[in-house]
Amino acid sequence: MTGLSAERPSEVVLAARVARQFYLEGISKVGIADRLGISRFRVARLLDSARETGMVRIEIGLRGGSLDAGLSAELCSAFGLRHAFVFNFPDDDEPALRRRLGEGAGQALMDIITPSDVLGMSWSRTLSGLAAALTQMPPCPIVQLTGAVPPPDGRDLLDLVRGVARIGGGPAHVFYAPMILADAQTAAAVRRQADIAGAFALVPSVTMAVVAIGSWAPGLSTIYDGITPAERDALAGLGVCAELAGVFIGEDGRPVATPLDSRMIVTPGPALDRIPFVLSVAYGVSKSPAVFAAIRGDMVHGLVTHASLARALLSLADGRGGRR
Amino acid sequence: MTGLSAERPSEVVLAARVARQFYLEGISKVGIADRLGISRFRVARLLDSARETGMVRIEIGLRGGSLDAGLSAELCSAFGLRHAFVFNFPDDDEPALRRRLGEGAGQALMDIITPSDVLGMSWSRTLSGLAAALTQMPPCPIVQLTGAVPPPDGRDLLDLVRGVARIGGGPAHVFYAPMILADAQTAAAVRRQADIAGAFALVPSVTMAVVAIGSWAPGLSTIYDGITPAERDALAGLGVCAELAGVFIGEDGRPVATPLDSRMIVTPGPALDRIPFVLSVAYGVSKSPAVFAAIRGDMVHGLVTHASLARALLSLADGRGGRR
DNA sequence: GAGCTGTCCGCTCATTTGAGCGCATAGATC
DNA sequence: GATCTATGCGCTCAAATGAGCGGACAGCTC
Repeated sequence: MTGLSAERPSEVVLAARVARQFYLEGISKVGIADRLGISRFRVARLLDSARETGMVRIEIGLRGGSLDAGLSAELCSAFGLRHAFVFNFPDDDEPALRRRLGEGAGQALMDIITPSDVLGMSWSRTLSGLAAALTQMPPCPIVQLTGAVPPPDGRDLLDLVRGVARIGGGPAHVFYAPMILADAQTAAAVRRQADIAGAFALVPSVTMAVVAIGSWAPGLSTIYDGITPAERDALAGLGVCAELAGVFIGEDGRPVATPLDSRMIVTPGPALDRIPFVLSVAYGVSKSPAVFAAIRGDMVHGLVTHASLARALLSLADGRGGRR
Repeated sequence: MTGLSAERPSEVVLAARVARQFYLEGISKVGIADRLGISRFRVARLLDSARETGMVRIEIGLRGGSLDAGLSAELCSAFGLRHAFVFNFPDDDEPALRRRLGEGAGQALMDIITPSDVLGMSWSRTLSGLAAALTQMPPCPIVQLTGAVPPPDGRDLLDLVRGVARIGGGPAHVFYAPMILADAQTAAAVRRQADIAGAFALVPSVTMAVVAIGSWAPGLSTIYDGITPAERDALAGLGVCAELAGVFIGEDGRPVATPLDSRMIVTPGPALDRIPFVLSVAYGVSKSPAVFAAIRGDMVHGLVTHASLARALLSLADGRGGRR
């Protein structure tokens, strides 16, 4: 299309008049055509030109509050996520970022959960603050998805599960077991415990899970930081790239079986994969490959994060062929 | 309408997704509804909310070049003008502003004139540079509308009329007479001259005129500056507020008969009023009341000006009840 | 529980809109 | 001058859209 040239100032002005009336005053093209004495087709073509030449600028922007709706929407489109929540939190203060993201995840959870859901919970430092932000919840059953990891501040996974359940008034299915045991036999024995078996029996009915995404690198994963260097390297050698709810995944985002699995009390990868909606939480630009993998492998369907990680993900997707 | 609350982050993000797809990607509401699995009505309501809450910002902006299409369009709407051309020229250098506005008027004239038009011309310092900017014109007849005023640089109305006619190749109807004569008898005698009577006989067939708007104040009108203080005051006492092509108008924009009229060689006010399209040129914020009057009285149907006068006019219209 | 109120949702129908077509005019090429 | 191409314009028909309606449901009051 030829568009508006500087040679025809009256055409340019006419386009601006049409655009004002159409976009700003909300008049229909037929109405504009009648007022200006031109055909509705000309109105439509002028509007096209005005948009093409950049005379009309349309921006989908942030709104009050910390939620960046535009970035969130971009994430959804770029990765096919069902939900994304990108918050404008500064990166510099990590504990504060964790706390606020935990609250954000709580907001998101309250918003998207329905009374018919069965909620699975896992733990991370970010998620431990989630319950505090909840103000209303339907009385869904809450299922503990993994064994516990000793938290620095004493607020462990059982507290989280119970805290969430308390708000809604639904049943909490918790059990006492560590996430990693010394050997496979012990782990197998632990799994036979009634409360653990009971909780795990509920996993297939879980419709929504909340998980944190860890990256297989120092300081970016509770598990990585909690095992021996030899174990770390062994898993890295198997292609482990990230971890969520104790499930290891590779660069392609698919679960990777590891020697550690038999010693762990976690929802197995395939079972996690079958949960209809997994809401993930992650922060830090350095985790972008891990999050990218989890999304690519369809392990997670929702993401709560902050702006800089969101942008890092989008540039990864651009470079490596996201689904845009 | 309730709109999007911060309590429903997923709703906000959904609205942003819908807005992105609708405005940025150009997908139809039905298409968006299908993709997102919601009804097209919900899509429409989300878009309404997004616009209402300011999440979607639509701006009709300037484009390359000096023409401010947005302001031009606003002037058209606010005053019911058929054409407006607002240029982004700085106010500080008056001779440069005059020159550029003259060129702008030339651009505008080239753009809006048609081969079937008959063009009437009057003179002002701004208009004297108009012909230089013309690159193409239809061969319209050009009619001199008023007697001449001695210009500082020697480029008078006859030069202008002939210059414009030369570009298009149409006939130039000029005559030799000053704009103001010493007494009514002389003026009447002059009007009987064949060339003058001939030109004036063409006035009823003129379809488009180009005029400058002068304000009835020192330095803002060629005529004001060229008569005696007593005459100035007499006209001011009659309510003269502005002047265009030698026609005096009052605050209401209607022609005012004055004792000077009988001594002047100009197209009479009623005749000027009957010209279907009068393109006016004006600059300087101090002229805004004069321009406002001319527009209000329907004496002019188009305006070439610069941004600050345009803004002054708009604020006048706001304050005094424009036709917005 | 009955009744009330406000909100959200999707339907119908009339209007608006877009895609594609053919006509008319302007300018280029021979 | 004849022909050809490009461009702008408005038409038709099918699809998209908006206004307004009534039903479903949640929260309240009595």
